[in-house]
Order: sequence, then structure tokens, then C-alpha cells
Amino acid sequence: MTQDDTNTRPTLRDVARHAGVSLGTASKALNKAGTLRQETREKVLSAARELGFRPNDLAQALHRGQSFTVGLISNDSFGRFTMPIMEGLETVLHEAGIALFMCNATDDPEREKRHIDQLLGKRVDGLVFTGRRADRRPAPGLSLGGLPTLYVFSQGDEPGAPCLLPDDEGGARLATEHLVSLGRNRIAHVSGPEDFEAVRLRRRGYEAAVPTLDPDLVLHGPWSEAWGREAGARLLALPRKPDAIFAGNDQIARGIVEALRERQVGIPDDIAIAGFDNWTVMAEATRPPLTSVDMNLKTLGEEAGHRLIRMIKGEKLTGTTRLPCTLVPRASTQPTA
Amino acid sequence: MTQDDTNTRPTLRDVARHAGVSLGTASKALNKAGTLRQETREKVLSAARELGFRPNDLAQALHRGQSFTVGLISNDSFGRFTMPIMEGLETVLHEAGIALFMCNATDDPEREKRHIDQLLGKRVDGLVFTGRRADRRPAPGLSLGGLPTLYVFSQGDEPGAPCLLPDDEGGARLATEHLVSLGRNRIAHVSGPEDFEAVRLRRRGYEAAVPTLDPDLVLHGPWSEAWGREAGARLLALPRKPDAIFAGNDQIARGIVEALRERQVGIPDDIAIAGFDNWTVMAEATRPPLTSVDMNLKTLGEEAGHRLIRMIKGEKLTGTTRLPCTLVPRASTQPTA
DNA sequence: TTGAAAGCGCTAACAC
DNA sequence: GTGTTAGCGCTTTCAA
Repeated sequence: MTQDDTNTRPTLRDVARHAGVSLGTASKALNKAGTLRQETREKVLSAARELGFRPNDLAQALHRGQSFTVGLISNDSFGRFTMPIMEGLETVLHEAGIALFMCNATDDPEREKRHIDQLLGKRVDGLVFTGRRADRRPAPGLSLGGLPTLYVFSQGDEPGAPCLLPDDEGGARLATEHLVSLGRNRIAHVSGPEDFEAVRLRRRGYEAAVPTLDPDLVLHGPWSEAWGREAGARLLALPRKPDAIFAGNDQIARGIVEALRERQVGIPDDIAIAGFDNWTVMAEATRPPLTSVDMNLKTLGEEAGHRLIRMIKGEKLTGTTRLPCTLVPRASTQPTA
Repeated sequence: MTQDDTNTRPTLRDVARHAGVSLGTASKALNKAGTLRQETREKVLSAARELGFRPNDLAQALHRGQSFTVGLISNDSFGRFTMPIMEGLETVLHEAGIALFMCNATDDPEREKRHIDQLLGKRVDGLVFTGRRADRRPAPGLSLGGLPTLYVFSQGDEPGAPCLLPDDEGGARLATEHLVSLGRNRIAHVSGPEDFEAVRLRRRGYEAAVPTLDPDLVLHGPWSEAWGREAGARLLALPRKPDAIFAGNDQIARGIVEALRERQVGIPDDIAIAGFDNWTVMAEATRPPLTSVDMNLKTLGEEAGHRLIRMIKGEKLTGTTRLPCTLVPRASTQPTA
């Protein structure tokens, strides 16, 4: 450690003293503002370097009334969905010199309230809510006083709240059309619990793209491999078996694949399978690897960052935007490739 | 919105004015400090409530020279390991009124440096490094000036750096002893790449507990299900097959299970299997469900929080501490239960 | 070109 | 009991 081991860092005043100039001069030199003699500027800069000076953003924020800080409230325990969103968000915000305060609300409204309160105390310039599932969530029991607020992979309760979501319906259509393009016309859909909005939307996308709709071919259950296995078995027991299956997520898809595999059904030759989420550890470990719909969550996070920055600049954004999903084809729908 | 929609929040001075008292009095009332008449206190509190007053932590921090804020640097893209650590950490710190600033370094040293610089600017009271793997990481190319710093699931480069890690060796011993207690004595070990310290430690724990050591029964490869399947096949091709397998993680374990299952090997009757990580989506979806070693990462995060708080209070902590792992028994080692 | 001084919102020591 | 005041570290006029 070249520095002394105390936690008190040098102030601008220290730098000024060290350089033998006034406080204001030092400030100008470091902020490349005003007009200064090159020599003076150098003097200050080298003094700053020597002392290991780093301006105190807190003081700066206090002065400017802007903290260059944004809060993130998640109830996902920072899981699979929030992670990539956060990553995209963080990248964009960091680029703009904005740091991210992260809080985990874990569905406890009391705790969420305390978190928001803490963030307000830190005078965050904006707030992002995100969640485990893209459904509507109750409004925070706290006045946000016009603070720029954005919901990502999650929906606000207040009307017109700006929301950013994946286009589940479009993604489902994409997957179904892909199966249709393979020449399949008896396409089943095995999905999750119907109280998820995403489940209803994906089903709608499926229904829009499927050639003929057979209610026997649509099954709902929990989000699990076990359910996928059970559903796979059921579909095989049908008098007229499907020739393709679009699953509501990759876990279900994997369960289906295993059920078929054990019964010597050829994938994709007899039955082609597509999943949703493009959860790579799952999709790639499946045999054969799983074609899946990617929600592009990182992009969603990046877009959230851009929008939040615009809102912080004063722009008013409202309403729900859905960003397109992408199909990632793998062997479970592609015979040879 | 009951509040006006501007982002300028009321200050303490506003509250004081509204309550018809002085600034100092208002401060005392809100901080429950000094001696005040009950009536005055009430007056101030209700004024504060009316205006929706929330003290500005930035100003407070500036005054006190403490920000009640801690930075977290991760290179895990906030994945499977960092998540539970973060959750534990956040819980404990929040209890102490400390907020968590989160940064994603993604193995880019330049970006990590910028992040640390930003955190120093925010005058964080401490720093936590965490990572994707528990190995030594290069020191940040930046003087931290005596800032309390803690490594969790990750190791600092500087000698004596305080590190908090799971006891991989003990966990491996636990799993192996469990298999021995089942009466198995030909126990194989299939693990990940040897350049992971965790792999070497787990192997050491295995070697310490295994009844007889047969080099043919120890296999290293990538962290994947595919490798598990391949290793499973290899072990079954051995002239003297194992009667139990301890896998270096749950993905490998699952691959092994699938390989055995396809070859009609009874699990656990013929061969018992244990994994590592207790990654529930994986362990529970395996058939039969997987016995696995849990690293208790949330506890690790909590302990990190407690230690960091002690360090912030001025205590000096050094050296590496390893926290115990736990065995979570499931059907892959338990015949009937 | 540089210095002096006011003030961001809050706390704490000291008057009254 | 309550009011006044001096800063915390920085930016930004305004004077010199």
C-alpha cells in the first residue's frame, strides 16, 4: 500500500494547498473548466495524482442535486431473469456515469418499502422495478414524488406506468411458425400455470400460428421437468399423436424430450420440440439440444437503461413496450444441421 | 400522486419553517436527540410527515464522513454463485442500515478499475469482491487506501487479505463418508478441470475419506452434463465397476445418472451417486433426485456482512476462513427414504 | 488568470 | 428547551 492506511482521503482543499493554489483554481483545473494557465493546471493535476485524490461524489451530488445513481428493486432473489437484465442495465448506466443501487425485496412489501425509502434517502435519480415474473405488481406504498420510474420484466399498478417487457406472444408465434415451416401440422403446446400472463400470451401466439387448433393438444401444469415428462407421456398416449411440441419453457421442454426419448420417439424426425427462455445450461444439455425462444433480456436491460436516462433528462415516457424475442434453432427441430 | 410532481424534495429547513421552529430544533426532533418538549417534537414530526420529508443521506454522509454504503464487485455476471451470496450479504447489511452498490466487472480489469474508482468516489465504507470461481484474483490496480475489503467465494492477491470461502474439502469428505456409510467401498470421483482450486480441494477431501484409493476411479473433465455422461460410460466399461460415484458438481452428477440409467444400472442400489452445489433445479429434476453437498452460500454472504461491519467499525480481520458445507441427502443415495 | 465566498442539506457544539 | 452557527467537500459566481 503506497498510501497511508487511514480511510480519510484527501480533499480538494488538500490538493489546492499542496499545489499552492486556491480552492477554486484547483476545482477549475480538475474540471477542465474556466481559463487557466497550462502551468497551473499541470501543477494541480500532479498534486492531485500525488495525493491520490478522488473527488467526493457525495459532495458533488449534494451541490448539483443529482446523485448519478439509480435504484433497482427486484423480487426475483436475483435469479435467472433479473441477472441478464441487470447486466444490460448496468452496462448502459455505467457508460453514462450512473451507478446502480441494488435491493432485493423478496415479495415482502414491508421490506420493499424500507428499501425504497432508503433509496429515496440516497436521492437516486431513478428507480427500476424488476421481478421474477412479468406480471403486474402492487404499487409501492410510498409516494415517489415524480421520481423517474421504470418497470422491466414486470408491470406497474398505476395506469400508464412505463413498462418494458419481452414480446411473449411474438416469441411463441416465432417458435410455432418455425415448427410449421418444418411441415408439421399437429403441433401441441405444453405450458405453465395459466395465472401467468406470459403463459396466456404465449398460448395466444401459438394459437395464432398453428394450422389447426386441437384443444387436446394444449396442456397446462407447473413449470417443471416432471410436468414436461408427464405431459410428454400423455401426448404419446393420444390416438392421434402430435408431430411437434412447443413448450412454455425449457424445463418443460426438457422433460418432454426425456419422456419421448425413453419411448424411442425420434426427435426431431417423429416429433420436433421447441422450448422457451433459451436457458443455455438447460437447452444445451438436452439430447438433442433444444431449439428455444430467447427473450433477449440483456437487450431489454440495455433498453431500460436508455429509457431511464431519457426520463432522468426530463422526458416523460408512458405505456408498455414489448421487445422482440429471437428463435435459437438447435437440433431438436433440425434433422441434420 | 398526493405529492407535487417535481423531483425536488423538501429539506429539513422546509420542515422547520413549516413547523415554526428553528433548523436545529427540527434536527433534534427527527433524530430523537437532545431534550425537547413533547409538544415541539410532535409539531416537527407532523410537519415532516405532511411534507413527505425524507432526510438527505448524501448530506448526512458528507457530514459524518461515512456513507453507510458498501460496494460489491463481481465477475460472475451475477450468476448462480453470486446470487445467494448477495442475498445473504444484503440482508445483513440492510439490517445495519447499509446499502449495497453493485458492479459487474466481467473479467475486464479496465472496467473493474473504473468501477472501483466510481465506488471510491461514492465514499463506500467497504468493498466486497466476489466471483464466478473461488480462485485467487489479481489485485485491483488501484490503491484502496485502507478501505475495509473482503473477498467472498474469491481470493485476494495481497497476503493476509481476508477471504471467506466454503470448505470444499470438508464438503467432499462429507459426501464420501456418506457413501462409505452406505457400505460402498469402490467409490469413484468425477470432477471438473484441475486448474480450479475447488476441484483440487474436493479431490483431497474425497481421497481422505475413501476406503481404498484407485487412480482409475478418478476422472477430470469439463463442468458439463456431457462430460458426466461420458465419464459414466467410461466407469461402466471398467473391469471392476465402482459401487458409488461422487461427482464434482451437480451437472456432472446428472450426466452420470443419465448414462447409468440408460444402461439399466440401478441407482442407488447398484451405484449410489452424490453431487456438489445442491443446485436445486438440477438436483431435484434428476431421476432419482440427487444427493448433493450444499455450500451454504447464503450463510457465507451473511457471515461476510457481519465481518464487513466489524471491519468498518475498525477491527482488522485477515486470513482465510472456510465455512462448513452441508450434505443434502436425496434418493440417489437413499434406497427407500 | 486567480482568489474569495456563498451555499448544497444536514449535524453538533455552543449560546441564549 | 430552543436558536444560532460552523462546517462536511465541492462548484460557481463575482471580485480582484
